[in-house]
Amino acid sequence: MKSKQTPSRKRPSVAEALAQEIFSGEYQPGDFVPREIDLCARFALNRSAVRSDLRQLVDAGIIERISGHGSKVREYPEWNILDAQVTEWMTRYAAPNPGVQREILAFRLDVEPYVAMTAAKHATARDLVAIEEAFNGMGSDLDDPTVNRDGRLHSDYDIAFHVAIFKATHNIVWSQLSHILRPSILLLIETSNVSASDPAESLERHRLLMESIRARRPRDAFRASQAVLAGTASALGLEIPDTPLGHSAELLSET
Amino acid sequence: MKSKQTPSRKRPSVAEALAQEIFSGEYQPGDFVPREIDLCARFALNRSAVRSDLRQLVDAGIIERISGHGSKVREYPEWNILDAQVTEWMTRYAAPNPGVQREILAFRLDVEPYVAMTAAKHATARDLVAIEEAFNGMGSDLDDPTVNRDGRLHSDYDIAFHVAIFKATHNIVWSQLSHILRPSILLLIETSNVSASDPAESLERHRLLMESIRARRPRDAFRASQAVLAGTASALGLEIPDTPLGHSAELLSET
DNA sequence: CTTGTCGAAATGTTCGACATATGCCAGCGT
DNA sequence: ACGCTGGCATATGTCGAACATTTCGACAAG
Repeated sequence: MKSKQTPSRKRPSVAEALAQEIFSGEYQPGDFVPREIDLCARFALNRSAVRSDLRQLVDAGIIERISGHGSKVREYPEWNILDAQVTEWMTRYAAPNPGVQREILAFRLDVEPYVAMTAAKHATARDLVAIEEAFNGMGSDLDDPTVNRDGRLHSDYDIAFHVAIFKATHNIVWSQLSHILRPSILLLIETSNVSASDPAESLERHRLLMESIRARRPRDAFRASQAVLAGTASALGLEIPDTPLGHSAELLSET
Repeated sequence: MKSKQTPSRKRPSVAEALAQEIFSGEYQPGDFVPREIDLCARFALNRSAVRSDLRQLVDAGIIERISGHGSKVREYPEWNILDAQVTEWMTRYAAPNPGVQREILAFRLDVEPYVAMTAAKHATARDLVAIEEAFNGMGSDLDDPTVNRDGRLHSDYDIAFHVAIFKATHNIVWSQLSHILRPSILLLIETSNVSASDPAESLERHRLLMESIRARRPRDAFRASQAVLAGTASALGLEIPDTPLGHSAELLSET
């Protein structure tokens, strides 16, 4: 009885620990993670449990199992970055290579204005509630930039705001794609600390976006979303040059 | 020796069989699939192997395991339709409910013109080779609409054409999203048989799209892609009414 | 009618053993 | 000396049985 204090405790997650080590770069593409037996010893688990967790990493596209040889970390482009579990690990342990993060940001700059446009056409009252709650959470901690009164981080509300807009499209593809926003938004906040540099201005941009969706004005929502993205991107020092659709504002501005 | 002809045969995939039954509607959301023991008996496998395959369905978001109760089929919106394995099952066994297919099509109508636009800016020579090979495959079987000389289906070339354009964006998110095209394209072909109705016209639209990308004319590529989509959609009898960005052609036509 | 307890049923975990695939290298033949 | 072949070591894949934990329902006491 002395070995374990609470015997009915959740078992340690091998996938979680391995993911942290892989995402932090301890194991790089081409490397082999420890073999099953060693993982069993390290986490005091059985091979079945270890193999179950390794299966999760396989489904995420992170490792590749070679019978009789070992488990190899796959190349970054082969990771399923559309998998919700993978994006969650990216938010928690940062992306292993900055190139992936840049491409995700480029994707955001491409699509978010159009997502906002679609949301402005399809948003229901319930969607507006979710958007507004997230917005209020963003504005309620201007003094304390770290933790809100609810214990939620400012970045959580920021993410919730953008995710709510994706879900407001009422399209399953856009809704599930919203997972990919998390690592990108977190990176922007941690790197540039937008809210600390000029929180009021950023908040005002978000408010305009929210109001455009509420008023069902798709084109205004398009432009407002571009303004939000431009604000955060410029705070990062990015030029938005690599984003082919980023400057499609010229197409809209002529209407 | 009589029990198994080739002892090194691949074991039957429980995930594959269960996926077929679930996608065909034999098990619907809320239903419980057979318990592990029964699956072991049915496929002559061990619980470890069965549990490994069930884990795959869990990672795909298709089933939910309830300790001590059973494995329940989850609601359709909870399925990870961005997972490559899920989209493959959708192409093979058709989507369980038509709503999902419609929303995927709506997503395509939204983004494909912009993907073509981006591809026109970033495509390399190697990308053009892939696009052209797929195009040639599409045109080489106008007489026999079923199987090509290589044994590949017409739909395979059609899918390869659109996937190649997604990959030509050189963005990892767009590249991995290309998986979602497969069920949608296959549905369009099977339902309306576009190539049989007017193959030459459809092929000509694809050729224009390819040429626009080759010539690095993003706006032409945008319009050409819209034409391709409009052609296939109209052949289906769809009105493209539910696609908020579909008629953003008006934005481009004014430039 | 509510509540507490027991028990059946299914999933979760553990252990030990064997089967199979992969890579390396020594031994053999040419 | 070179190349092929065979076996050996290693690590993953599969198997079988047992025990632990969770869930739900039945039943009886309050």
